[in-house]
Amino acid sequence: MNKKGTIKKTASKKCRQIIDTARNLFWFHGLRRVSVEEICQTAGVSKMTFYKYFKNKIDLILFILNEMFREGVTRYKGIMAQNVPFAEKAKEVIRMKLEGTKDFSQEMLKDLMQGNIPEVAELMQSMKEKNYKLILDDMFEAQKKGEIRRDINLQFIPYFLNKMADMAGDEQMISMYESPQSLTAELINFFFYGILTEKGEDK
Amino acid sequence: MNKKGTIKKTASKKCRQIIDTARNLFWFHGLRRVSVEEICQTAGVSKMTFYKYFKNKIDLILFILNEMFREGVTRYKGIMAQNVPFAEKAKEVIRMKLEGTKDFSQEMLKDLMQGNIPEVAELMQSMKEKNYKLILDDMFEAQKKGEIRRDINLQFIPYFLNKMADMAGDEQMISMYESPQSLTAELINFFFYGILTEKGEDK
DNA sequence: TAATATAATACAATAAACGTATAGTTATAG
DNA sequence: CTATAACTATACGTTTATTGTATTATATTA
Repeated sequence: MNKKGTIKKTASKKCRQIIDTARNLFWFHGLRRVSVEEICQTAGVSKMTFYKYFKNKIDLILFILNEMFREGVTRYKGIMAQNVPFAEKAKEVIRMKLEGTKDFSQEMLKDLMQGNIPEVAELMQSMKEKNYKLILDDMFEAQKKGEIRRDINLQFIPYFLNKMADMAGDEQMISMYESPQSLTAELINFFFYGILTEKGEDK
Repeated sequence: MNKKGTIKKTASKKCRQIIDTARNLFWFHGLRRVSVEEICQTAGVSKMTFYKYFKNKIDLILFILNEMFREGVTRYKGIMAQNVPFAEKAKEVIRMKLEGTKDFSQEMLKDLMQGNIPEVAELMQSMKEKNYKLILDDMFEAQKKGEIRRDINLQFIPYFLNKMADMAGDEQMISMYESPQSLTAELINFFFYGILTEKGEDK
């Protein structure tokens, strides 16, 4: 342990195993249905090792979520740093957001959203806000450069991105399309061109 | 309750709700991860009502499995009673078997097979045997009529059908094909024609 | 109305999961 | 080699979840 009472969690092999195993189990079964013991057994790790690295299950969950969030931000920045037209970058970002949600099982989403675990709900909230600001800044730049309509309220964009992610995960919505990919495409096109044909480029 | 200490379980609406809800939950999360309380809550039914109709969770599971088995037999007999060429009926039966397995979640299969719950393991065993005999009889008839090679050991057929069902659920196998359907088709063709081109009809 | 089905709640009994203590076993760096 | 850290195994007390029942009350229905 260091001065702050935490441990460098990525240092050990076993710790990585715990994290990866848990990520998998949570992914498929959500948070509630997976116990610490199950994680340990599946990871082939003693319970003591678990509690060496994590205070408890929630601590582990928060760590995993933070990690995923960091990955997301990295990917986002990677895309935005590319030297390609704004519209292309934006498309990639949207695709990332939409398909990122699809990754989780329905169960995971439930456990994540329904404020059943306050710590998790808080973290999710703060992640959303940070994400929101990150995107807002980039949109501000893009608008200055004339890449986005002047008359649109910028705050609408990160807000709508989140809504889109919800839609991409909504069973009812998915069932209206022949594949999740075609729904993704629909949402992207809608985001850029609205519903009017004149503005559209493809088709 | 009747003389034997059981109840006609299909009589009541609520009971149906319990059964259907449980079937859904088990389907997605397997047996272990689903509790009686969760079933009741999801079904909108009081716990007392549950215990009126079922001794416990296992009792419910067994009932559901029996029901599914009965459905399977009915479907099987329905197919075999059709007045079409043997090969066609056989294809349909195989398709039914293969796609029936795919219905379950991986979790459900695990709980079903791994003899974690002895009663369930027993039931599964006895179902397999009954199924086995059922098919064997039909194959015997078919062989008498000259619809199946004389020199094949009939016992091999129901045995191999079960193996095929396993294969159709095997992740490794599935990943080798572009879709589960194409794997199904492959297995069916293999079953009828082996690997030699001369015997094959299509392609 | 009498009988039946169901709900709501509280409750004791049981089981599962949690988190810690202890002791012993690899690994590994000095 | 040895001291230290990483880890395992297991047992254990505690807490929480689940089970199954008892009781009382309320709709439904024959």
